[in-house]
Amino acid sequence: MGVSKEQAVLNRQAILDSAVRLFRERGVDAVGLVELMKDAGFTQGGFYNHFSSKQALATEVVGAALQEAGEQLATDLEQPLAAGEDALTRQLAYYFSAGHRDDIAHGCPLAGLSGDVARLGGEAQQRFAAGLENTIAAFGALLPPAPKTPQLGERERAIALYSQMVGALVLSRSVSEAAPELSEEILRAAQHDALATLTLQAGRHRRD
Amino acid sequence: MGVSKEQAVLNRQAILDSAVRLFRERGVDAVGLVELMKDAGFTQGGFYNHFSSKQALATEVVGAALQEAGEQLATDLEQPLAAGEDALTRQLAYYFSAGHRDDIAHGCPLAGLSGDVARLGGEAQQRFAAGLENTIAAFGALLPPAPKTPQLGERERAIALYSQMVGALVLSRSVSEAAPELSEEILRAAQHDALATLTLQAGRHRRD
DNA sequence: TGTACATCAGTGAACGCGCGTTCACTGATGTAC
DNA sequence: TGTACATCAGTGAACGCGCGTTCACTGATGTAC
Repeated sequence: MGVSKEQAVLNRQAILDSAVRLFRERGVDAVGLVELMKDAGFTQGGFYNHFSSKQALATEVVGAALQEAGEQLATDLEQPLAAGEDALTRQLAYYFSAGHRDDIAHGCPLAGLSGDVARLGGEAQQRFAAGLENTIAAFGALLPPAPKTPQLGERERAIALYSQMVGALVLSRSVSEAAPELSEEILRAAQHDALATLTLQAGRHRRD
Repeated sequence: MGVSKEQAVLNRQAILDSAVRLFRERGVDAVGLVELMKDAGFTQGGFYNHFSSKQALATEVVGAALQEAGEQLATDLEQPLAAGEDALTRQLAYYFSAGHRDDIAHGCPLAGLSGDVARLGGEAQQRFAAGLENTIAAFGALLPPAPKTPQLGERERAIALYSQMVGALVLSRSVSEAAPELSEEILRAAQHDALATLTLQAGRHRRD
């Protein structure tokens, strides 16, 4: 069963990738190491050749998920815009889509991991906070000017907008099975309101 | 160990009360029945005299927590307002307070239970959705007119506002230990932005 | 009203189970000569 | 380059543990006569 050093590195990454997906989708507690290792293509015992404990893996998962999401956002922003489209509007359309709501495993890790992070240790919280800072900065740079609300800083507006996004996604997911219409309505209302607020803050006339 | 029928009803309620507090605070999975029953003042075996399973209890907990929160809100709204204070502003001040953030056990159950509800069964989700509907309606009734955003209905604005509140609370809690300053900043930014948006939608001049 | 018996909430030990973790073992990889 | 040996990722059984749940038992409550 010997394996080259390069392969071992790849195998470690495969375990981490599986964990990023499964932990985000179902929560750290709901995924056992047997299932995790099987998902990655191994048996359970090998886990400890790569990670010192499940908690240590969870901490790495938080960091990896947020870094991945940050890179994804950066890539998205490099995509050319259609005529009349702006980058922030496109981001909001994706974030508030039913597809994003239903694909927890690949969706916003701030929403997917927030529950576990509050219970994980300080290290995971620190990585989560660092990722949140990056996200706030990235969204702040996308915000249009807001001459009508000079009392709000760009960072403040970015935090408020992102809070609204995360809250709508979390609530929408909480009722997606039992109340699909309400679930959709939450996404549409938050998106509609966010766009209206941006327009209002900019002092432009609404375009809808 | 015989117990009167009235006492048995009280004991059942004591178990439910403990569960409402503990499940909201730490999550359903993180609280075992031994701990739960001990918290309520009993030993583990008696649990099944009152509930058919832990899952059935969790479903009841969701309903009880949301009903309790709805009653709390109604009581709050009956309190007399100070001069210049309005009911919505006071609700926001409480919701975005550090005290509310740190008291998960007695705080907003929509924020505290959202993670578990997504994984619990359809019954729990239905009760959660019903409580969310009530909350949306209650907040909608508190909203001031918004002549500047006629494209947004009252219900839509209430959903968007509540999403922002829940999101800010969830994110604030996620980093409260590792990044207390960021945690505070999230609450302040969301509150500040929410008040500014209400003012802007109303077409009034800002008063700060 | 008093007595005998059924009821059932509460006790606490026990059950099976899946969890995170450990361990002896395997065998290809990597290294020393 | 070839040979002998050390390394260590991967295997899969096993460990102790706490979980949700079951069970025989207790004894005050509630009921029938």
